[in-house]
Amino acid sequence: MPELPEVETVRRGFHELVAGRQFSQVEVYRDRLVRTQLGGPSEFRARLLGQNIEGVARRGKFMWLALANGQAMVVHLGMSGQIRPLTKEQAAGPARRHERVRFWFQDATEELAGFSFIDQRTFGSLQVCDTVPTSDGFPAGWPLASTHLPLPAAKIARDLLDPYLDTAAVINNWKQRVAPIKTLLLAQNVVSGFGNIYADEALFAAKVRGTTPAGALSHKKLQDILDQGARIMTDSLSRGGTSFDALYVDVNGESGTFADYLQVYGRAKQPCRVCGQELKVIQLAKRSHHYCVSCQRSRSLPRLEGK
DNA sequence: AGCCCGACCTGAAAGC
DNA sequence: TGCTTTCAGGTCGGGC
Repeated sequence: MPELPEVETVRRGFHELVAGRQFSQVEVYRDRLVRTQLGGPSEFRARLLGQNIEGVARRGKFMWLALANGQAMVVHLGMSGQIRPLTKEQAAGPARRHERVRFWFQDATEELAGFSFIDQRTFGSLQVCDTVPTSDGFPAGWPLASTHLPLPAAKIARDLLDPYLDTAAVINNWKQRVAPIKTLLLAQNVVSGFGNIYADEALFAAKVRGTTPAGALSHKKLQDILDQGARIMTDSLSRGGTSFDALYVDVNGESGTFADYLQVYGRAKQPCRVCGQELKVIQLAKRSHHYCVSCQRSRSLPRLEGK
């Protein structure tokens, strides 16, 4: 499932594919994929035709194509979104299974004539929109220098691989929250990029059970969760991310190999690699939470002061 | 505002 | 065997 390392893997290939090119044609095969577009599919198409692409930026799990006119095409992979290049022959053929949107380049060659957005479960989305300045004045997304970000990404916090992430502010926010720490890791508005896999892995590495109220954890513990999360995501990125099946692949159709290194996610009933205890899975915030009963101790609720 | 929960969607896998 | 139910996931919008 595309979380930060998977999205960044895709972004790198996507950037190589589109930087410096121009859209000559766009076709939406499934309207649902542009459901967030003001004006619908026709507006989506109209705002892209003839536009030059400067590059691809990313914040958390959101990517966007920076267009030369200052607008941006936001791309979210959802659960099963993929970006795949098209040869001239493929670009002239009919839509493939699960192909939802197709894009053609002005300067088409035999080997590269455009690309497709493929998405089995259609949780992904595409949208062309205006951009707004970042609230902190720093670059909006990795790795472009522009300090303007697309409107839908404005509510998304910086991620753990973003050099401008204010980790002290993240911890201060968490210290004042009573929600389970895992719920806060999955929300994207304080720190972004975590999905169910890396949230569980970071919590295991920091020896924190996901049900623990964030405010009950020490400053040091919260810092450790961020440190472990950054380390794990960096590791995963170096291996092309986590693939369980053909739903997550990079722009070349290659799977990542980090699934082999997961400590808890998807390992319920198997032995903990640290202590040998049988790993457990519970429902938390309507998501599965995998953890080790003995390595990740249960913690008491915080004592609320006064009032 | 913080927090929780249902809806969205598809296909694989499990249940009957 | 074949039909039905369950499950997985990220984000959004609604309710309290």
